[in-house]
Amino acid sequence: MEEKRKKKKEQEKENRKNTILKAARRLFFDRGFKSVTVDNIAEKAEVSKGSIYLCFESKEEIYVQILIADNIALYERVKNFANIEASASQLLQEFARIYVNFFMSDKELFRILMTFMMQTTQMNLTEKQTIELIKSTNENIKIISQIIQKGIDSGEFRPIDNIYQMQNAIWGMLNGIISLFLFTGNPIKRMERIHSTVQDSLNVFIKGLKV
Amino acid sequence: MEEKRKKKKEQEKENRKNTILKAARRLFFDRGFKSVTVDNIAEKAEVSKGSIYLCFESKEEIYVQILIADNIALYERVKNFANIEASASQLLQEFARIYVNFFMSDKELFRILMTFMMQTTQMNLTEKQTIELIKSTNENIKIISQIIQKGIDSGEFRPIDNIYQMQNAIWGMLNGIISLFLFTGNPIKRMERIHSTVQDSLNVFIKGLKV
DNA sequence: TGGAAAATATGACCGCCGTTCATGTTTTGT
DNA sequence: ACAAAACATGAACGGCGGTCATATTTTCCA
Repeated sequence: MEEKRKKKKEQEKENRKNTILKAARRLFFDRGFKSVTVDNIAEKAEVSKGSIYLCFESKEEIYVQILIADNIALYERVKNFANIEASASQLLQEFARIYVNFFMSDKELFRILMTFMMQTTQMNLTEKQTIELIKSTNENIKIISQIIQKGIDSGEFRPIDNIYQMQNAIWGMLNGIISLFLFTGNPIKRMERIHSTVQDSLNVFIKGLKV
Repeated sequence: MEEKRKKKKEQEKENRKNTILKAARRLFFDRGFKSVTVDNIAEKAEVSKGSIYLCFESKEEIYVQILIADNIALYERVKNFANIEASASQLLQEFARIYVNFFMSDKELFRILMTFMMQTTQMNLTEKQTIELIKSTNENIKIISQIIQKGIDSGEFRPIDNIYQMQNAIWGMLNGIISLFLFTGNPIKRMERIHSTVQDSLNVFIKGLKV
């Protein structure tokens, strides 16, 4: 009885949180992080400003929750990659394709992810929130080293001393290329160019990994 | 006579600007972009807040000017790289080493450069300021394709259809790796790990470029 | 050289926005 | 049914980027 009540309460709180997150997501992805105010979110979510601060500690935390949820959603799509029947090269290419599509699917998602990565210490985040964000990111990065390992095991790649370095290099290359095109590239041809640059440079890298 | 006066005036204005930039640079690099206020800069530079806005249009412009100056300073160090007597592989490695050292020399420099790159549209920048920042960045990136071209000409690298893609890939890889370590890496071992990851992954990439 | 006019410097003030908190409202437990 | 606890609300606060009326300096001509 008392237990049930508590459960229900928590459920309601969770719903409230999700309502706010959903409203915030929409606003952030339309207009970017900076130009959305907490009042905007409150209005859109049809709750009071104060209530938002009962669910979240800061505007930044709202965004971090969105990023973490997205990291997890991506992870769901790639977690079994290393077990798929295909060459490691193909898997890396496919991973890259999905990664780019995923983080470019919303106009501002990648921009803000990267900004948060660069500014974690400046944001009003608790240690816990930061760690959770890093952890959810790492889960995804790890898939890359699983694929590389698979390639080594099958003899497709030569043995490599430090798989982590290669994992970091590939992940860095993906993010770096996306960043560069977001910064300098023509918005119209952007997606196409990101994909072809990622694909071609990954091929060069893969060639370097082979025996 | 009248001409001389005007020159002197401009000179003084330039000095004033530099005084402000110097003070701002110090503060930004100590404490990051967000936590430095325009009042802080005014105090440190020993000018009034209003004067700052006579020289710069916004807080962001102050930082952009610093970034552009740094881009130019880096360019001075690498502009003749493609003419140096060395293999393209060695030149790429050396470029990467200098690039990493340069942008990691001040605690916050890279962080804020990347943030600006991601958020150019959100910043209170005029079109002109944005273009100037992109241009100064591109100057540096171009060096990479010059080195690659040299490698192709000398037969060290195989012929490549799209040099720009490779240039972007390498530059992306550098920035991506730095970003990743700034985000997730242990600050103590950071520099060492960035350098070794950059070096090793560049070697893999170079291997992929060779005949 | 004096003194008006133009140019420049100043910091009090404005408006915006993230965050808090006193107050009102609902839920809980008896 | 009612007190107490939990929760929701939006007015008010404080910090900061940016502005503008005022003060100060420079210019320039009589």
